[in-house]
Formats: sequence, structure tokens, C-alpha cells
Amino acid sequence: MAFMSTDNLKKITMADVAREAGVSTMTVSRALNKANVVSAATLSKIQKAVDDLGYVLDQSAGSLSSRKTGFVAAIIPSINNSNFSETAHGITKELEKNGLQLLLGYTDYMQEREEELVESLLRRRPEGIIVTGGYHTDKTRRMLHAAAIPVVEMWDLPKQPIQHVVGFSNSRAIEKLVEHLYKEGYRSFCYLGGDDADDTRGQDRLHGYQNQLKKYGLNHERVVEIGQTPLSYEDGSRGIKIALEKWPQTDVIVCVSDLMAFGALVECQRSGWNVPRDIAIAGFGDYELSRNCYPEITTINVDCFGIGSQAAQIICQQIQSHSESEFSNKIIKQPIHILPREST
Amino acid sequence: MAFMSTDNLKKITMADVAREAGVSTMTVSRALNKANVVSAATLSKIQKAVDDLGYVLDQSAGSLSSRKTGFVAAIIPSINNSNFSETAHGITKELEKNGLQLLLGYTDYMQEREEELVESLLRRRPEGIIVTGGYHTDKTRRMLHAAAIPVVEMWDLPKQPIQHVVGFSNSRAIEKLVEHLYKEGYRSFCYLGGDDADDTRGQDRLHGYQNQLKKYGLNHERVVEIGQTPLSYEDGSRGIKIALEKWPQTDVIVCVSDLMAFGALVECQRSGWNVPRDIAIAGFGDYELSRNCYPEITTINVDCFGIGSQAAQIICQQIQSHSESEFSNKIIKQPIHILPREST
DNA sequence: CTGTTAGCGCATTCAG
DNA sequence: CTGAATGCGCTAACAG
Repeated sequence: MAFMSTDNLKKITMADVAREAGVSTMTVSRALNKANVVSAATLSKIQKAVDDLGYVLDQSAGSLSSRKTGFVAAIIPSINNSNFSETAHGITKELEKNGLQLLLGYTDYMQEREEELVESLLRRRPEGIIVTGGYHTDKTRRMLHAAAIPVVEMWDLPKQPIQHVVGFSNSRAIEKLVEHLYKEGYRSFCYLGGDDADDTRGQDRLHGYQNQLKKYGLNHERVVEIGQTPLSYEDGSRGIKIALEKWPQTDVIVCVSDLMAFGALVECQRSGWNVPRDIAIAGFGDYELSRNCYPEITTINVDCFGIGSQAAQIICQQIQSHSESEFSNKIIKQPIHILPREST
Repeated sequence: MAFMSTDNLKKITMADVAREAGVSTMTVSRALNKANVVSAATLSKIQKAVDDLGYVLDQSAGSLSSRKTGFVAAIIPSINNSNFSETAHGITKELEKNGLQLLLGYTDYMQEREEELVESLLRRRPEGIIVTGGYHTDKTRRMLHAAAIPVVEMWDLPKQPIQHVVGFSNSRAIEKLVEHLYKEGYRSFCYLGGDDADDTRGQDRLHGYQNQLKKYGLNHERVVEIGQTPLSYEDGSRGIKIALEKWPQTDVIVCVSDLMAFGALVECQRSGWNVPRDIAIAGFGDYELSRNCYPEITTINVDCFGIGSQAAQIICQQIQSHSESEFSNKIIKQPIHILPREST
């Protein structure tokens, strides 16, 4: 590639393009915004000018004028090795179709960070916002309300939804899993989860576990709480050792996530315990991993990608039909599927 | 929570806050931008007005005026279950410290999407941009140059860097791995990779593999190319079956990624082949998984998080010391570590 | 189909 | 430490 000159460093504006093409800036604006309201002749003149000058539209100026930023904000706990990355993918895909750009914020599982993230994202004037879970501070709720934009809560079924919801009941999911395992004949249960009070979805899952066992009159107190979110393999490995030392009669271990379940499974392989003969293991989340390990892990499937794309769809609809629609709040309950596999 | 009234739906601007606090908008602006140049008395008046009105600063207007958007753009292939999510995390963390917001774009491993992504991100007037790899179309290069902002290429060592680089040689990494395996005594190699010509880093890895084997005068033609990026477990499982059918004498399989390696490992477990006794397996990327499975997978470590945070650091430095610095391009070569583990 | 006028909501710059 | 005037680069609204 030839040496690139450092000349045209001064910013090129729409006015430059207009002058070059011999039209007004308004015509350039129309041409560039794909409004098919410009004659073919002028369009090509403008195209040429744009190419010659290397002009790129300045949306930050445009959105000030049009009061449409084209941003949608989303807040998720983490993007690493978690179900939420699938959700982020789903959101992005859907927004892309509508020409919207995602502004992503991570809390790193620190609930208290949500408030500041919401504020800093709101400064960008997104046209909609997606948040994870149903637990928010009062100030957060106030800010979201004042923003007067579509809000979607996802990954849970909040008791007091802000507006729209795309989620499922984490406790109900585990109840169904326990029910399934009970029917399979398991009676001596143990639970592996995190020790993080902030992880509200984790807490909900534990409650679901305990509720269901109480219904059966079974011992629901064999619970190992170990590790901070994001929980991972090591926590599962450490957890199962503790569990089986304390309660060697356990025949099935329910894990708060597939990652923990896999860690537990690997620990069994190392220790020469046969899964599921000696001990059965179940997880949560239907990670790609859990259907691609040996033995495959019994788990609960939730449509992570679908949660994201549906949440984004709601935002897009609300933006287009700019109805105030206080009365059309959508509560979308995602289906949950128990996937019995080799590990139980 | 009490019923929320739908009244103050009209946008609240800085002028409203100024009126409420009995000062000029300029003073409000200074107070809110943390410039400690406002008297304590007026500051608290402004704070009160902001709280009462629920005002949130409008950065999209501010950045037009100040010519600083506070955005940094980054383009990565994918965020799902890949090393790049760690890199995105590293970028975000570093930008956060500097009060910058990441604008993320995914190519989904489609090289041709980079061009349109660059253009749409540049419309947002980011103050810097980070791209993955060193292969870009001419138009992309032109746009990046014309943008006159800091550019970092990462995850590779381009022959013709645009500006700054944070990366490593993918081919050199595999050469080192093959060298290690050779010293361990392996002589009958096989390679498992994708069949995607677009995956330039994958191609580089294959070349490294073949180069090193040529040096040893060993057969370098046992290559199974299967699956599109992002390669995953299934590709590894299918690949190792094909490989061992064709070349049963193979004693070590080198995989383009840990995910494929794990898929291959699981296939061995299912088929009752002992790893590493019957067949050894090595991967690439040092995924958390590969040190938490059984047997642990020999792999190549690259500091994914560090690549991201260093790339972001360079951007931040360049933004602050707004030097044109055509001559201070940083080429940061990341270290590569071979991690011998149980699978070889 | 195209141009003109006005202004989006802030921060820069210069005065006080 | 505070205020007034001005304009960032673009698009809405209207007129032709």
C-alpha cells in the first residue's frame, strides 16, 4: 500500500460533501439516510463526493437533531463463559436487523453496580433498556421510569415488573428438576450452590430445591454453599468433595449451574467414582459443554439466545409503535425443559 | 412501591436544572462534569435540583459540543464461548477506569462483515478503535486512516500494521507446541482444524504446524479440516474419528483450539481409548475448561484478558497524550506459554 | 424532488 | 468562581 498522506486530518462534514456535489446539506442527509427520495442523478453525484472525500456520517450529531440515538442499552452480570453471552448475542442479532447499536454494561455479579451502570448508560440516551433480573434499587427504578423509554427485565419473573418481562421462574425450574429426579427414584438429595447472597437467581434456585423436597418430606438440608458468582468448575470439584464427605449416602447432587456440575463430574472421574452409578449429577443451563462431555449431564434447558432476541424484539416494537402503552406490558414466560441425560 | 405518575414525560434539560438551582447552565455543566471549580454552596444547590428533577446528563449533546464522545470501538469475531470474551472483558475493564464506553461489534467470523462494522462504528465517532487480526480490506484501511484516531490490531502480528499492535504469532505458537511434543518423543502427528479459509488465525496455526514438522522431516500431511468457525466440541469429536480411521498409527493430535481438543478427548472416553496412553491430545488457548477436565489438556496459553486490557491501555494513552505520534507506534508482542499437562 | 431556516442540548471561549 | 454568547454537525419542518 502506498504511503498515506497525513493531510486531510481536518474533519470532513456534510457541508463539504454538499459543496463537492453541488447540492444542499439536506439533500446529502436524505441521500445518506437511505430515504429513497433523492433523484438517481443527484444520488450518484453525492455518492461520488462521499467516496472522494472519504466522508462518514456523524451519527452523534444526527441523533441530537433527530432525538433518536439508535442505541439500546443492556445490563448483564457477565459475558465470560456464561449463559448471558448467548443472551447478549441474541440481543445484538435482533438489534442489528433494526439498525440499532447495543450498549452493553456488566455488573460482574455485583448487584450494587447496576445503579451506576444504569445512570451512565442513560446518559447516552438509549431508546430502550434491558436489565437482568427483577431486583433493583429504588433509585434505579426511579431512573428507569424517568427515562420514559421501553424497559425489559429478563431472566426472571419479577413480582413487580417495571414494564416488560422475558424470563422464567428459576425456583420453578429446579422444582421440576427435583420432581423428575424423584420420579426416577432418587431419594437422597444434595445441593451445590454459591455462597453469594447477591446472586438472587441462585437463591431462587435453592428455594425451589428446598420447596420441592419438603413436598416429598425428604431431607432438604444437605446444601453446600461454596464460591462466589460466577461459579465455575473448581467450585463444583471442591463442593462435591465436601458434600460426599459429609453425606456419603447421597445418591444425587443438584448443582446451581452446569459449570459446577461439570466440575463435580470431573472430580468423580479423578476419584474413580462412577457417574451415575455411584453418584448422579444434574446441572442447570444446558451449556454446550454438558451435552458434549462424558457422561452427558442431565440439566435444565432455557433458551438463552431466545431470551435476548425476544427482549430486543419487544424494545424494537415499542420504539416503532411509539405508543405510551402503559397497558400493553408484555410478560413473556419462557419455557423450561428438563433434559434427562447420562449423568442421572 | 406507590403508583408512578406519568406526568413529567417531557425531557428535562440542563436549563431546567439551572433555573431550579438559580444558576446558569454553564455552572450546572461544570458541576456535573466533576470539575471542582464550583463553590460548595452552589454545588449542593445544583445537586438538590438534579435529584428533585431526576435529571440525567445528556452525553450525546455534550459530546457534539466537546468533540469527545467517550466511545471506543472494538471488533471481535464472536463473544460466545471463545477466548475473545476474555479479551472483551479486558477492554471493558480498562476503558471503565478512564470513563470510556465500549462499542462492540461482532463479525461472527465473517471477514467480510468487518468493513461494514467499521463504517457503522465510525459513525459513532469513537475516540479509538480496536480490531482483531491483521487482514483488512483496502476500504477498511482507508476508513481507519481517515478517521484519524488511534487504531490497535490485536491477536496477531500483522506484517503491515496500521498503527499499534498487541498480539502474538499464531504460527510460532504452534511451532513451539510441536517442538515440545517432539522433545517428549512424539513422532506421528496429526492436525485437527477448521475448513474455513476466512479464519486467518486458524490458517496461520496450520502453517506453523506444518513448518515445524518439515523441519523434523516428519509427515505433515495428516490434516483433518472439519467445521466452520467457531469450531467446537462436535467438530473435535467428528474430527478425531476421521483422523484415527485414516491414520491409526497417529500418536498425538494437535487441535486448533481447546474446544476441539476437548471434543476429541470426550470421543476417546466414549470409545474406551486411553488418553494419553493410546493417543495424546493437545489444544490451543488455555480455556478454563482444559485445566479442569480429566485428563487435563496440554495447551498453549495466551493472555486473552491481557491482550484486551493492553490494547485498551494504548488507546487511552493515545487519547490523553493527543500526540499525532506517527512515529510512536507500539508493537506489543504477547508471551506464549506451552502448558504440558496430562493429555500428552 | 430539493432548498431554507431553525434548533437539538450541551461545552468552549471569553469576559467579568 | 460564574455568566453570556456562540456553535458543534446534523435533521425536522416547512416551503417551493
